[in-house]
Order: sequence, then structure tokens, then C-alpha cells
Amino acid sequence: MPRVRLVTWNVNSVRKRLPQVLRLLEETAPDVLCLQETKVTDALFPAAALAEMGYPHQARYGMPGYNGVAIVSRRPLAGVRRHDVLGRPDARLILAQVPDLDLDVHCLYVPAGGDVPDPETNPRFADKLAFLDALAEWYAAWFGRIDRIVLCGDVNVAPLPRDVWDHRRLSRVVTHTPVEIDRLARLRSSLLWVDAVRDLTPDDEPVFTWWSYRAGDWRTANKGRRLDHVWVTPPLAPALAGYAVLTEARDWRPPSDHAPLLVTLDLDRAGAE
DNA sequence: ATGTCGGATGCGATCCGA
Repeated sequence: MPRVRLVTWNVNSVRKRLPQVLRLLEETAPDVLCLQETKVTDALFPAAALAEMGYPHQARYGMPGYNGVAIVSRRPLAGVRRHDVLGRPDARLILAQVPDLDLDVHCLYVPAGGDVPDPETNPRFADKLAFLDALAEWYAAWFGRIDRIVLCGDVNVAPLPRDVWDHRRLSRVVTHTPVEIDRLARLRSSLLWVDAVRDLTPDDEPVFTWWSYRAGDWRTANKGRRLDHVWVTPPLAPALAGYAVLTEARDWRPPSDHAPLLVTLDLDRAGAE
């Protein structure tokens, strides 16, 4: 079986960013692309343009204006399923099987959590914590079935000190507070998920996938955070072969504030399902 | 507190969410 390439990207509107998405597909030729913040209803999703580029297999879960996730693939998808975390239909998680690869792909967009890292005064932050708790519980109920799952998405948490440009300063900033890091760790424990990037890179090496629009020269300032993650279940850990943050895409005008994350799997080295 | 995006509303400028 050849190497498998997966890319995940928070596009911040798939319609606004369609030329950049097509360029990404052309230049990186992934088997599967996971998109977050598509910000489009399913009826208006640019299905034909992506199909024309060689990606006719698409699972999408959109809503007007906000959120929205999609999995687009060169290989057939099966068993497409949406999951409403906390019972809310807000287009944040979609699941699909890739039968050719004997793999499940999950595409996730975790709530950002607002500006104030206090669940007492900021309902958005409380909601983010509740979302992570509910998702952890949901996955924990799968435990025992040893599946080959790849979870891709914008988890809106940068867990390690070197996942942000300034650990001390950002410890009081939403995305890097201890309480969020604790909740993300619980989610990771739910299925013993392996964080692909940190499995392939020492923890003390800075890795970022997001740079705010508000910093003038993002590359020079480099005030980034690693908000976008690819996690795999234990049978896939031996298959992890490489990753790349495609920072060049952060400059494709008009840019998303996230860079795509590419992960390569060598499925010959994976465990069985 | 600020900075800059994208979408929705409703048709212009403002609000929400990020």
C-alpha cells in the first residue's frame, strides 16, 4: 500500500478560499483533505470544482455563516456520519470511512471559546470546556474496539509550551490556559490518541499552524500557535511517517489565518484493525 | 484596548464570531 497523505486546513470560508484550496490540492495531492470553518451550507459547497480537481468523494456538514466541516477525498468514502456534540447541530464534527485504506477519518472544529478565559463570566469559554468534556466522553465509549482512526481538525487549544510563541504570556490567553490544556489531555486519553506532530518532533521544538490576522507581518513577528492537530489511534502510530506545516499557504492572497497541516502515513507499518 | 478577517443582514454600515 502506498503512503497516504492527509491534509487538514481551517480555510476560514471555503468559498472565499476556493482558488487556494484548489492550489493546495494541485501542489500537495493529498489522498484526503479535511476542512474546517467552511462557512457554507451544503447546497452551496463548491462540490463541482473540487470534483474536477480529482476529489469527487465529499462528506460535508455545513450551516450558514459559521463553523462547517468537510472531508474531500480522491478515494471513495463510506459510512458518512455527523455528530452533534452536546446535541447542538452546529456543524463541528463529521466522520467517514475510507474503505480503500481501511481507515476512518474524523474532521473536527472545536469552539474557539471567546476572549476571557473564565467559565463563570464567559459562556463561550464554559461552552468550549463542556464541548471538550462531552467529546471525550463520547469517544471513551468507543474504547475497546481498536479502530484505525485519524482525527483531523482545529482543536483551538495549543497544549505544549512550544505550541505557542510565548508560553508564560499565553498561559492566561484562551487556547493555552491550564484548564483547556487539561480538557484536551482528557480528550486525548479517551482513545489513547497519538498527537502526530509531537510524535514526530521533540516537544521543545516550536511548531505553529495559526498566526493572527491582526499581526502586521506574521512571518517576522511569528507569534503563532499550534491549534490544528492530527491525532491517530494507537494501531496507526507506527505508520506515522512525516508531517509538514504548509506555511507558504499562509501567504496565498487572501490568506486564511491557519496554515494547512500535512501528515504522511505509511500504512504498511500500521497495526490491523 | 487594540489589531483584521468573513458572513449575514439587507442594500449600507453594523454586528457576531474568530
